[in-house]
Amino acid sequence: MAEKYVPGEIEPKWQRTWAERGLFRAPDLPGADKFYLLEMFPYPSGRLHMGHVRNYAIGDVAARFQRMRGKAVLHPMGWDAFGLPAEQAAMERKLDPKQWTFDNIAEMRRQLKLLGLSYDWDREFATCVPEYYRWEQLVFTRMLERGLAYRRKSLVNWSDALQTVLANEQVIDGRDYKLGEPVVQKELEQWFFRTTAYAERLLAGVEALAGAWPERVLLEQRARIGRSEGTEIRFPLERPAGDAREIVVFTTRPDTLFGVTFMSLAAEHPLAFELARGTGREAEVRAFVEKTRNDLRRLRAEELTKDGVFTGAWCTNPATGERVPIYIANFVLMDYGTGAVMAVPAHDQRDFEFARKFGLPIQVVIEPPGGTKLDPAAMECAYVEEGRQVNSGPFDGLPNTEGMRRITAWLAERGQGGPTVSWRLRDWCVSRQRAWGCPIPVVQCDACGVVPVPDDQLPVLLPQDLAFDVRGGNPLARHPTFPSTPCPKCGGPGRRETDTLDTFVESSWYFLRFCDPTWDGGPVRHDRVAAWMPVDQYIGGIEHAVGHLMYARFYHMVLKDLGFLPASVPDEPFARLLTQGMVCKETYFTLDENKNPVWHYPEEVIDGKSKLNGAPITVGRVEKMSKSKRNVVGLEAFVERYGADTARLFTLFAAPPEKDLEWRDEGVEGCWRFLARVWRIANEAAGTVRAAPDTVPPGDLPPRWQALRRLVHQTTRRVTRDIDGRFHLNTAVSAIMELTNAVADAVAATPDPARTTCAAEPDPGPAVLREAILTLLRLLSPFAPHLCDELWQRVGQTGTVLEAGWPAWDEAVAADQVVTVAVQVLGKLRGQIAVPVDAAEAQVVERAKAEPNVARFLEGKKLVKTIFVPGRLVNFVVK
RNA sequence: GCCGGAGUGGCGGAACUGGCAGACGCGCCGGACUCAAAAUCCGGUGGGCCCAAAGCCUGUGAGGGUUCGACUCCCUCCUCCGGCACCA
Repeated sequence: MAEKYVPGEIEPKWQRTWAERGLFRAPDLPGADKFYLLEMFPYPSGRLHMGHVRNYAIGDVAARFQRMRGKAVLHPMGWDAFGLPAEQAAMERKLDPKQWTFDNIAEMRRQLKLLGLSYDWDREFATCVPEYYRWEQLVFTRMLERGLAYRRKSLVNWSDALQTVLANEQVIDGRDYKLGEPVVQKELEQWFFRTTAYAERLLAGVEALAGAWPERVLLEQRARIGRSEGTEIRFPLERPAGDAREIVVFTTRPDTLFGVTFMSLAAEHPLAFELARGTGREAEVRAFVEKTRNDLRRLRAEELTKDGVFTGAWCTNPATGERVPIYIANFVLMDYGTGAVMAVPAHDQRDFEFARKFGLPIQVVIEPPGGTKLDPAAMECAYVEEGRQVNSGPFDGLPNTEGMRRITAWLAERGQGGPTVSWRLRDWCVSRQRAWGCPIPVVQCDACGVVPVPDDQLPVLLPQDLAFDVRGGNPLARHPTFPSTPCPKCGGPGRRETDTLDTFVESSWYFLRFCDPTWDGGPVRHDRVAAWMPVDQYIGGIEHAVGHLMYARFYHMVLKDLGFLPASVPDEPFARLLTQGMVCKETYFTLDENKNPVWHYPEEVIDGKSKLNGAPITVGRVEKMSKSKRNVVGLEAFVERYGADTARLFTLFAAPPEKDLEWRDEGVEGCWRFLARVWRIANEAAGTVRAAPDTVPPGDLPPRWQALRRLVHQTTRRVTRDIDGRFHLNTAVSAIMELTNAVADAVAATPDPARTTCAAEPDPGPAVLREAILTLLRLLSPFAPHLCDELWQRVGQTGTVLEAGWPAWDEAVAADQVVTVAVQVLGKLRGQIAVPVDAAEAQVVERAKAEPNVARFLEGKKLVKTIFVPGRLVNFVVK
């Protein structure tokens, strides 16, 4: 009896061996056969969860696979180490954020190493070290010079509880993502990156990535960029407001220009107060603007009814010359288009509602097809469909689609507007009022204004002695010495910027830094980056579909334009993207007196009752693993019990990578059993494999062995194709399981050579079995590398499976000789026949007709047509 | 509201480009081994008709269509999931 499969014994041993032999070290300068595989690097929270395991297991299969195929693979790991949790820990538990972060990194690294992932650990770095963030500061100053970074007052999501500005995605229902405290709109001086300047290029990139990135991500990015073709129209003001003599609007419906009955401006529109001046309506306008600005963002979209106020000012419709009253309206957004909208109540639902509320006229200019007349007084909603122009002067009678073009051209001719493109994309606000981040390298000087910190004074180091004990505010701003510094230009007193950069900036270029993480001649080393970029395969969570993936694409383009990257690097940093699904698990709960769920760990459920309070347990939904839902599976306990190979295999087998995965203990058991089975089979066959010749004898094999050999080659082909590019890892595992089943049968039927007395004639069996088992170990090794290396050694091979390389298949061996052809009559299956793969059509049809059950259905019928699909089926169409 | 995606056995999921639906795994049922259990091994397993077998019928969310043939293509509808959401 062979010894038991004990992963706890073999896994550490092989991890040590791999490390000693430096198997995962990437070359500095690879050739053309390079493969850069990257998983999104983690925030060092201190705990590795199953979502990480899944992400990295998927990546590791690809990395090992490519390596075995002879590619030079770069597979690095690092830490997205700046961010709020460190600061939170500092405040709540009086810890040093740096210490806290590095302790977490040490812990997570230790856990990661339990999994046997093929990282080049020599390239590891954390983004919170000055050797990294100093380059971000340098780049910032260059962006400032080019106008790609700028400062302006802006309305931001301000969390009083967190004392910082939040990104829109960090605000959920008007509350912050972290504590759930209210978020308010506040006007602050903020730093921005000019992403809008790259809108066109970012969109072009999205189109170019079709097929290489998940369609869903591209869709979301396209929506975020929001390119919209329309018309710009200038409405002259009756009386100038300050310097302004006109109001410019953007519209996608220029065809409705003759139906404009009022004008709507956003509350934040710069002319809002100016227009009201001297009209006697100042107070009313001011009150409305204040109220609207202070409304929560959430309320603006969902719960607000149309509201507004007349400014007292008028402009002129450039098409009709009619007077148009100017309103401030709560539904007009300042950061889209021009912040001013020409209102056509007859043909826009929002304008319609507004007009009804304020008793403004409704002028129909598009009539529905079929000659029905629209009566403004009787309309219940705006008519937004296509139709014919009416009341539109020279354009009457035209289809409105034609009207759009003609009116736009007409305006352009008269200098009153013209075609334009509007974008939804906004500039990226990169300011954070936090201390644990990359300091923004500028100094404010009363005399010189905003002055970038000169290169020779970089980096601006984060002070080591930040005081986090006082809740609220930015510790950097409160630091005794940090904020005060001489102006680099005039030497006079200056104030150092105390905002830090959004942590999305660090994650926007870390993949470049991995190409040479210790380079001190600039952010990246040109020749290394030229050799490794782009990332051939990027893998991470769908939650970064727009945020990180948009920022990184933008920043990469900026670095290229600023000359920090060689020109040969393509615009797009990530050639292929895989977004993996979440790891979920069943939940259990009871209800408390307020009918709120009380979540239970599985071990707190006994016979359907709660161990805590005896109440009956409800089996809840399958939800993303989270501590709060108590449906997490601890990594370390798991590895201790089943080993890393089972953890890896299960996360890869239970679902396709891009779909959500439901964690089931029975499924885990199944994977464990499979690996234990491979262990037994290989151990049992070890003697045979060691003794067998290393090539299969030429010539015909007995059918049983030929079948096994064919399956070996077919499986190699299947697994290769499943992994390569397609990432059908679950079906790759299925194929390996099938091969294992066949090998198990063969092993059972093969006597141990040690106990066999000299055979009468040479038996090809051992050689075929040897090929089968060695191939099986090679195919399985990216999924369960420890087990395979151990068995590789036990069956008499030297070195590691990784070094042995990926198996090739022989198409001739893989080719089926005999195929089963389905025989149908009128599309219904009536029989199956086995025929040689190259059998002629006539022959196959003959055999098919002769099949008794088929003949039964053909009898007495007239054969109308015979469909023949070689190697697949014959279908008789009868009457 | 708009834009996507997905609905296949008891469960997770397979099925190339329109060609034998349900691979592989889990679960379940039966058997072997065992004093017994665990582990392991062997067999069965969409539903129905039939004593049984052979065979037949039926079956991929619902309804229709195209086709010799549809999980796959087209139309209508239902459900679930995701994204955007006053974008002028």
